[in-house]
Amino acid sequence: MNLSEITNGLNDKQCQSVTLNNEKNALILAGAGSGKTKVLIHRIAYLITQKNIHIDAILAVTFTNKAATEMCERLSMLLRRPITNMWIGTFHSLAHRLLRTHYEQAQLTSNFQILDAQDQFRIIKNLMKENNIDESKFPIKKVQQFINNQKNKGIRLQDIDSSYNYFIKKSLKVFELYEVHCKTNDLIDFAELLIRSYELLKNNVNLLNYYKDLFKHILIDEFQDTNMIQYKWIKLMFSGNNKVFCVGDDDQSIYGWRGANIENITKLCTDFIPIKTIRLEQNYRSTNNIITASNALIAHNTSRMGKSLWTNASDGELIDIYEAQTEIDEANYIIRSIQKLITNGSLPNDCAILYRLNTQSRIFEKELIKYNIPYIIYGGLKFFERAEIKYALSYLRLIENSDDNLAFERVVNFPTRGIGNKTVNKIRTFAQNNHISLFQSTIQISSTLSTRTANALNGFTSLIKKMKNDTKNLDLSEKIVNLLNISGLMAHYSNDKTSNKKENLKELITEAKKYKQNNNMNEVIGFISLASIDSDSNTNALSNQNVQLMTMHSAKGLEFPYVFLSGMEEGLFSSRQSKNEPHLIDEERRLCYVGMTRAMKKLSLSYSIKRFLHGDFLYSDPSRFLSEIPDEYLNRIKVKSNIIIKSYNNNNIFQSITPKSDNQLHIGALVKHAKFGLGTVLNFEGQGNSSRVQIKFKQAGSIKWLISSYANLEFI
DNA sequence: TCACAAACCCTTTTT
DNA sequence: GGGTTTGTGA
Repeated sequence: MNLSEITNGLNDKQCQSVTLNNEKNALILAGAGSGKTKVLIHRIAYLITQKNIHIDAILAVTFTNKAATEMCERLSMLLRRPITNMWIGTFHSLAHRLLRTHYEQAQLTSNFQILDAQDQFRIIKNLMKENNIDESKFPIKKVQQFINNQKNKGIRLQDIDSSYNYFIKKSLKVFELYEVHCKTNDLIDFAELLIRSYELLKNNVNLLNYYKDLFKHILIDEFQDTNMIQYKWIKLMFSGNNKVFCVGDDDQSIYGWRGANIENITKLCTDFIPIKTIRLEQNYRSTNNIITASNALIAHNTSRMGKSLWTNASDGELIDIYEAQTEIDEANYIIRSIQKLITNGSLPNDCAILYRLNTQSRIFEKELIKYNIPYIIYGGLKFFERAEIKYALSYLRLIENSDDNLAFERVVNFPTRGIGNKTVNKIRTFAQNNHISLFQSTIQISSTLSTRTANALNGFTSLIKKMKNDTKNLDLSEKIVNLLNISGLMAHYSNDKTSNKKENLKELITEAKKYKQNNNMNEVIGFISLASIDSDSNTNALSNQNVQLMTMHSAKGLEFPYVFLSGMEEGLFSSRQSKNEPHLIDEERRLCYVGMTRAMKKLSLSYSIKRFLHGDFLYSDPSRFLSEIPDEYLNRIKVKSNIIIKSYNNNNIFQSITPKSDNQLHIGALVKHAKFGLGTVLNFEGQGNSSRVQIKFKQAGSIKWLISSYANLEFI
């Protein structure tokens, strides 16, 4: 393959990044929509085909598992050959791979389990209960966060100074209990994956040297969202003989709350000398209005690395700002706008509704159903986090390893089989006292209990044994089919016509069929681990026909022709908890920037004066971010109502919407508007209720797009 | 022990 | 508003 095939279609800066020589490390500051994924993929292809780097010598880190899969697919298209077993994935999944491969040196057994956030929460909760730590004084979430924060900084329990305040002291106590629990049960939480694999390498020089030598090139996407332990991990892997290639955008750092450390970008420039910084600033995604408005917004942040997007695209339409009376009104406005777009030939999946909180999706869902528009909601409860899936996987885990206590607790009485809390408590105590698993404890204890209870317990243990036996020689998906039937899970859910739990279980079978292990990992263990780490496999075959609903966080990296940013209110976006914290407000602003720059053709913002949220009515001011976007890019829309609404900013001119009037539309027509005065029609599009008119008003020379059916225009 | 109801709690974003 | 815990009767 020759060079031109790889550099073809790249702009100067992209090309420069892709073909950077081997002398230097690289930091690619890539703005939104500047083609950074393309650069990464072409860079890998360049290294392989032009520099004879073996694919195994490349370590590529992505932000999500989905991104890794996509990159693999695109790379294999570019190289015209299948890519298998490449070292590509999230930090977590790469760390996982290392730990599975070298589990002994990491002081683990071969079937260690990964705890997701839910499991971790339950364990902490139980430990606190057992040790009489009052959860009203020490909220479990806070304690959980404390533990994860430490690990994400690479700090171990023994490194923490215990002479702190009361909360920290108590948290340390829980931390200690938790660590012991995880160790004895062979459990690894998300943060532990990172810190443990870091220590694995750090403490095994031979191993470290092997990987340092193996990975000639380390490429990292979304570098602005790396946390401290991840940074240490990269630094450890860096030998000076290999090279790092980091792509990121400090303006899109939105995971600070999860330990992401935006300073890592600046640290990179001093720790990885010599390093070449290249800025990708040409945007290929959005209209000029969207870009300049977004630039204006993000300019309000201090301490940026400095970067300014530009585009060759035309101005495009103005950015709509809709002022809603209530959240229902807001949803209704957005859904009607989408319906108009669809009637005018757009596809539902061209439209995305973005929001700050997952809970906001409910109201949109309601309206979409009302208007019979297909939609898909991303996020919220992930597929593998659903209760029915967790039950099924717990049975699978018990078949694989009967001593899995978490799995045991989840399904011992589900579907209900007469083993209540009292009995389980006895099992727990006996297990603790004798240092055995809950499953073993059950077997030993049953004869000492009443016949009824003993029967129930024996029923359960023999059920698991039977499953184990029956499924011994079956492959993964057949195992799952089998356990769903024997356990009674399928039967339990088949009576439930109101939910799609049964469909979800069937979907699990499909997922299992699709699953191929990509290294020498045990199939069942691999699948279970995948279920913990790769939570976003809720992709739906029909998703390209659906309006897309998701949080702004999960929209990162995506693009849509029509984007609706909803709930632009102080206290919601920016969020209440970031108030008075300048660095948190900055992160909210970056989130807003991310949201805005998702839009290709048209961006619509909206806020509501009154909103029902968390069971209460909220009256909020419009988001501060709205006033940070210069008025010249905005088209303010508000419903004309009998209620007089105070304008929050005297400079704002509101476009009024009133019910439909006659129209005699043609280009050049002279019109009169109640607020803007006389103007000429420059252009119009759409028909009937959905048509929009572009008018040049004499007053102030402004040009505006108005919805003709609402604009109350007088034709002269 | 179970099933249902009432009371009670929280309330950001996710690998 | 909804998930979870607690209380009640069967």
